[in-house]
Amino acid sequence: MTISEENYIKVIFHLSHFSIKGVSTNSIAEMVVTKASSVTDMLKKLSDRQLVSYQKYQGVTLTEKGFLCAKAIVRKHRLWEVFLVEKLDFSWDEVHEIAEELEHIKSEKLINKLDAFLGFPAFDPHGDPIPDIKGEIIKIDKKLLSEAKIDVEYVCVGVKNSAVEFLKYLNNHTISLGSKIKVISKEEFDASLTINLNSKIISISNKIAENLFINEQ
Amino acid sequence: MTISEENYIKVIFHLSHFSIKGVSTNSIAEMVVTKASSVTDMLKKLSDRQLVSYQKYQGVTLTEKGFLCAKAIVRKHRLWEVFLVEKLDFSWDEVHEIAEELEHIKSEKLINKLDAFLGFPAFDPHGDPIPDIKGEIIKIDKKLLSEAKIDVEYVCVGVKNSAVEFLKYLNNHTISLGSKIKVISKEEFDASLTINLNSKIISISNKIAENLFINEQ
DNA sequence: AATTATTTTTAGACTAATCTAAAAATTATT
DNA sequence: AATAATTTTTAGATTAGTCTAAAAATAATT
Repeated sequence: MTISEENYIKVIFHLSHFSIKGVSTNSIAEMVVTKASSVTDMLKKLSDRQLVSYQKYQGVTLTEKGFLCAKAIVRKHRLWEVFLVEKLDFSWDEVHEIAEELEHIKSEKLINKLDAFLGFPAFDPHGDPIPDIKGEIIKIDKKLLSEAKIDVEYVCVGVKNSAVEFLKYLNNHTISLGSKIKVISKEEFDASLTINLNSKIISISNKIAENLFINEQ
Repeated sequence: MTISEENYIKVIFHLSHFSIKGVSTNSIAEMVVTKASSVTDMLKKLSDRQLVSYQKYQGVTLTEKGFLCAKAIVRKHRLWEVFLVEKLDFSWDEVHEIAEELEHIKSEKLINKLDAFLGFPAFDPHGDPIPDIKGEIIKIDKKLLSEAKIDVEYVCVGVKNSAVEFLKYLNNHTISLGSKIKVISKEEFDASLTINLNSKIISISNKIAENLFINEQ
C-alpha cells in the first residue's frame, strides 16, 4: 500500500465514527486536503483493492479488510506517539505531526517490538485507545465534560480534539490526562463552567468542556 | 526533498568514497535499482536544486549543500539502526532495511532527541561512524583483516559490506564488533586465514577477510 | 413537484518518477 | 587514428496522484 492509500483509509476510518451511512466524498477531501475529484479517483482504486465498498454518489464504508488495515495504521500512529512522549520527552501537542510520518513505516516486527518496548500501552498521550496486535480496541466508558453532573468527582481521560492550539491551552491551564475535575457551577448564558481542577478553582468555556473526555471516580 | 531525491543524494555520497572523479550514471543506476536514463533525469533535477554539480557525460559530485544533506540522511539512518539494535533488540542483520525507511522521517527535533536518548553514539551497529548534529564524522584508523600482520592482536571495528548474508555468516561464527582477532597463518594458494578469534582457532576465506575492518590493540 | 443549490463524478490535463529505444558522446581496442 | 564497445543522454511513453472545468446526480427549497 502507498502512503496516499493509507492516508485515505485512515481518514475514512476516523470519519466513519461520525456517520451511520457511508462517508462522503467531500468530508474525505477536507480531511486529506485535496479536491473531491481526487477522492473519487482514489475511492475507485481502493474499491478495486477491496479495501472499501463504494457506490457512486453514496459514499464509502470500509470492508473488513480495510477496517483491519485502518486499525493497523492507527495502532502504529498511537504507539509512535507514546514513544515520542514517554521516551523522547516530547510534549503531547508536538507528536501528532511526526507520528503522521512514522505510521507509514512498513515493518510489522518493528511495531510489535516497539509495543513491547513501551510495555504494551493501552492508550496514547491523548487518551485514545491503541489497537492491539489483532486489531482489538478497548472501549472505555467516557463522556464529555460539558455533560458532567455538578459536584461529582471526575478524571480527565482524553481529548476529543487533538489540535495543537487546544493542547497548548490545556498545558497552560495544567489540564492533563489524570487531572481531577469537579464541576462547581455552570453559567446559563454561555454554558461556561467553574470547575475544581486538582484543588484549584478555574473557569473554562463551553468549547473547552465539549472537547474534554472525563470518567467517574 | 522527496524520498527519491534523498535516496539519490545518499547513493552519490556513498559512491563518491570509491572514486576521485565524478560518480558515474551507471553506478548510481545500479545502487538505486533503476535505469541510467532515469538517473540522468534525476541528476538534472538535483543540479537545478544545487545539490550536485553535474557535467553531461562526466558524472556528478555533491555540492557543499548536497554533502550536508547526505550526511544528515546518513546520520538519521545510523541513529535509527542504533535504536533498533540497542532498544528494540533487533540483530544487526535486520536493521538496514527498516532504517532505509526511517531515514526519511523529516523532523530535525526528532533525530536530535533520539540522539540524546541513545547517549550520542559515535558508531552504528556495523561500526560505521555517525555524523554529529553539525555533520562532523569521526575518522578512525582502520584496515582490512586481509591486510593484517601475522601474530598481532587486533579488534574488529566494522564491516565493509553490510549484506544480510555476510552479517549472518559473522553471527554464525561469533564474530562481532569488539571481537579480538590474531592472524596465525595465511595460505599462499587462496589467501585464506587461520585466526585466533576470542581464543578460538578458526579458518576464514579471503573474501571474509576483505570485508572486515580491524584496528590494533 | 418543480426549481435551485449542493455534491459527486467524468473528462482531460499536469507533474514526478519511471521506462524503452534510439542517438550521441566517451572510452577501449585494434 | 580509425573502428568497435560501452556509457550516457535524449525523445517519447507510462503510471500514480493530483488538478480544473463541465456534466450528472442528489438534496434542499420554494
